[in-house]
Amino acid sequence: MTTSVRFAPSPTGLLHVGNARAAIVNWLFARSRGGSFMLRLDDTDQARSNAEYAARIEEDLRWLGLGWDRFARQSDRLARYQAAAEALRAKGRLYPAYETEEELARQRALRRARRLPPVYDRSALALGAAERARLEAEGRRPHWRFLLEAGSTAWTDGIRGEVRIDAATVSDPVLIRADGTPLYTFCSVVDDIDFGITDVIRGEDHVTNTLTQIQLFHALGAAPPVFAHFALLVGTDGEALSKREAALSLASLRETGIEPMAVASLIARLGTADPVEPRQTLAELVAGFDLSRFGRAAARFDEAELKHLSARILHGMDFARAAPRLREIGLAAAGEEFWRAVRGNLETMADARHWWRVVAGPLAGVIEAPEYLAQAAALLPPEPWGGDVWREWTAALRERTGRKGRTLFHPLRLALTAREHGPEMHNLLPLIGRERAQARLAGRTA
RNA sequence: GACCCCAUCGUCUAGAGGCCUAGGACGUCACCCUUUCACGGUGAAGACACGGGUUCGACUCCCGUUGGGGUCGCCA
Repeated sequence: MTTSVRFAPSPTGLLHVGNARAAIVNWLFARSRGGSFMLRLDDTDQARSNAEYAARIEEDLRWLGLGWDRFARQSDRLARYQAAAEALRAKGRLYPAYETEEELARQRALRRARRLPPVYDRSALALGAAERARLEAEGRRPHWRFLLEAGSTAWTDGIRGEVRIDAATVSDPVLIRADGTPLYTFCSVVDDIDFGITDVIRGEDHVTNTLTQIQLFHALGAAPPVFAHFALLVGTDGEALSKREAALSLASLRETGIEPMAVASLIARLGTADPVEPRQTLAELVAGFDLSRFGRAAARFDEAELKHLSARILHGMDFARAAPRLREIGLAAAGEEFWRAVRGNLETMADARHWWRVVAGPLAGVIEAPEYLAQAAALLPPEPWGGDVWREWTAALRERTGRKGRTLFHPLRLALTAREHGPEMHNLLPLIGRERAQARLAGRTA
């Protein structure tokens, strides 16, 4: 059977690095097996889902370069869930319960106080027809619970190995709300069956869901897919990453100039036995991708590491890849020579703007030693310039002024680029040109 | 609180009883390159959480302690 996976975010917020990890891991898994990748919007929570977030999710996935082969939206499939619920009722696996949310909360608190696991006591199961009729006459509408089979459910997890969970430690899950709408746990299984999902790869926060979902697959007459649960990411201080969701949204990382391949390079490797290395393409990440390389302990996500990786990706980016990006930031005229000269000094792509002003103007240099710069301007070789113009020029200057090292170079760099640090002047000067250089050495904007 | 999972350099990890004076990657530091800076290159420092067992022998197995993560929703 062809490998088929899905990424199923709920459009209730922006994608953050945690979600992105699920997306990338699933995508890489599919590609590494020649399978297909599906985007499914889990929007059954009508109150919290909205179209704006749905659009942003698609935008973020495209930014990462993760295209999808198939797309579905749970809100379009309500009839399917209803039919599946009917099938479960017919099998006696779905039963009505009438407790209010307050009542349930009170029961949980009580059991906790008694040091018992806060599991639903199934009292609704004991209700007779007359009892139910009375409750409904009171105006109560039932929610519907899935009757779990007793005993333990086991599966071979693609990352965690043998996992076994006892149904006694879990409540019968609510599948249908009192307002008649279905819940994620249920829709997800119906979708996975209908779309022929072969592998479900998600965070370890879903492991207990897996018990009920495996039982659901069986109850609906389908074979469960292979499950794999990766450990969650934590912050540098070891705290849950979810507390920093806003700051670590893909949208905000993108805004701060993080390269999408930096996100992918880090998140696909963090917590695995493979080294985190700057990669230029997702294809490089696909090669050698293997779920068994993932560890079971929570890994720390460090934004500083991400920034560093992002810079290194820029440093190694070839011009073909950089050209469209340069166009995006308004540097359509920037050519390969320019790119090769400056890429090693970029932290973010936006930094290229400054270096473009250095070579194309207008730029006001920083004047440190006016007399020296006047001498320098006078000694600037006549055009046409060869590739060694910087060497020739500074050699002549050294001879004339007796300056050397920092005192020789630093004022020139400041006057020509307005920066303390930067690319090799040897490469930059020919791009700046004689006229512009002369003006800047004289303190004029050019 | 109950249950599940985890615990090796600062960070991500390799290690499935002797191969380990514990390997790699990132970061850090030093040196080299650059007649400046950055980029790049080379090298160095740096860890088995703690306490008990088991064993001829434990980073590796068992128990406990401590610490961390997860779950316990009419969220996903």
